[in-house]
Amino acid sequence: MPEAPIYDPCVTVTTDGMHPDVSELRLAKVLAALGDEGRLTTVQALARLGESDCTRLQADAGLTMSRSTFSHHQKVLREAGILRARVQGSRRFLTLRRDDLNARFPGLLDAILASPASR
Amino acid sequence: MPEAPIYDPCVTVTTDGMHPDVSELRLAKVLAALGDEGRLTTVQALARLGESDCTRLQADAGLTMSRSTFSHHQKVLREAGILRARVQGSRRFLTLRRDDLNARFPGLLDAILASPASR
DNA sequence: CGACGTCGTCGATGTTTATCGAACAGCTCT
DNA sequence: AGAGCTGTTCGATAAACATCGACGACGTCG
Repeated sequence: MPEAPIYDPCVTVTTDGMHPDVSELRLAKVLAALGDEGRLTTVQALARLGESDCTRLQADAGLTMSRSTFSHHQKVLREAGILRARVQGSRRFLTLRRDDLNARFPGLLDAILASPASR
Repeated sequence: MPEAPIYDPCVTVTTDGMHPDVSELRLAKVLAALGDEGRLTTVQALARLGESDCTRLQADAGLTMSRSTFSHHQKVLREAGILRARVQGSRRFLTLRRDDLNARFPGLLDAILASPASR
């Protein structure tokens, strides 16, 4: 019995080992990632802020969960291809992948951001 | 200690006890409902068919799951406010709630339906 | 009436997810 | 060096979810 593979399938094909390529974005996965109240408000807050590190984003989105939980959600959004992380020093700066999402799913992001704030 | 309430909160406020009112549609819930490969293709198939009973819809969407599972998914979509069920005789006819979704989340449905068939 | 077709519900099972705290690693600043 | 901040990962737990087969309700067709 061979050892279980180490690499995450989501990552194998991908260029940088973290963010899926535009061509790899799957609609169901994007929608599932956004289908959570916390992650949705996170994305809406990020759209306002433009770019932000995790701590500020979490505060700005008004999320009271623990940091580890937020880290988990951030990962889900990243793996779905919704946001991009750029590490600088000890901080991780997040941005919405607006262009990529628009290229692959035209109008989707606008519709979601324009929607009444999560309510 | 009082007994737990019997009624599903999703249903209590609602007019007909099955379909949420337009004003009750929650974006996160809609997205979560669509964030499943099977349900997404179901909705896309339903958009093509216009109206369909469950059996035909399931076949047309190419879903091989059991009927009880499909029934479950259909319920999720219904409770999220994405489709409407009209019972006639022994059959249940399903339609997309296009107008309601457009009214509440303009552009969302179009973006989703226009997207490359689930891939 | 009786067979069949269409569906929802129930109970069980296995998987995925959300959540937390603890521990850890890397930067920054003094 | 040492304290503090930023953020991830791990292990545990509980809740939610997808899935199935069996059953029952109801309509329809012969």
